[in-house]
Amino acid sequence: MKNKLYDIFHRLAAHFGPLHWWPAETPFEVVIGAFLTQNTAWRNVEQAIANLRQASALEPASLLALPRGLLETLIRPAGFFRQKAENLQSFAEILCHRYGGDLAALLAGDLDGVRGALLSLRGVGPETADAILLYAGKRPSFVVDAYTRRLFTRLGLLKGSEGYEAIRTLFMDNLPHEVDLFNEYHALIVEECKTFCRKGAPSCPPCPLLACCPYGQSAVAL
DNA sequence: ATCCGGGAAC
DNA sequence: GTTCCGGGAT
Repeated sequence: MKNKLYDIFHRLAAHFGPLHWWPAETPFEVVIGAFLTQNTAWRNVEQAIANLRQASALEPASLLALPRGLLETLIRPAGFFRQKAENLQSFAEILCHRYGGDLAALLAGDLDGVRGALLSLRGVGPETADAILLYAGKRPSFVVDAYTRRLFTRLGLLKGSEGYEAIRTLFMDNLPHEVDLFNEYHALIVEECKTFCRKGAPSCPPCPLLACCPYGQSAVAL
């Protein structure tokens, strides 16, 4: 084992197999999903994206052209629909007007520079920025989310009080900056936390990380 | 009836 | 710490 983060990755990969995220047909669809899934279960995002597909609004220009009220209606299942509609059209407007609708152009260049530019956009916080960079831009920026914090706190590798950047730095300082590795690792963390390391009723006995998890061992011992 | 979602802005 | 919001699970 090169280090604990590798060890955990391999245990998860052995159990769940290759996941090949993100579930989307185009890079811009990844961006839409990244906004829509903010504090929202993916199941609800799928319905919203299906509505956008039905309305042929999964490209920057067509999304931007939708009347705000219609867009709000289409993405309603994903919750927070007013702010998400505003943020999505704000992003689409910048993409269309400053980059000619070319997402790859927006995501090209110095990684930290592009990340900073994304973070300056309305409705783009650190997780959304990293998800866009990694899954839409294939840039090696590790994605941290509530699942990551919960899982690694239970594993004893975090105290639980660390901020986003500190957690991202932990992963980026201890793993090679490879897009495929970051892609799979985040996807595996999400699957692990949906399946076993749930918030309310974790399922520790069958968890693939039980052998290296102090939380799970104490839970099983009860 | 409450809780929780692949957060972000204020 | 609050607000923004819907939909399935408990």
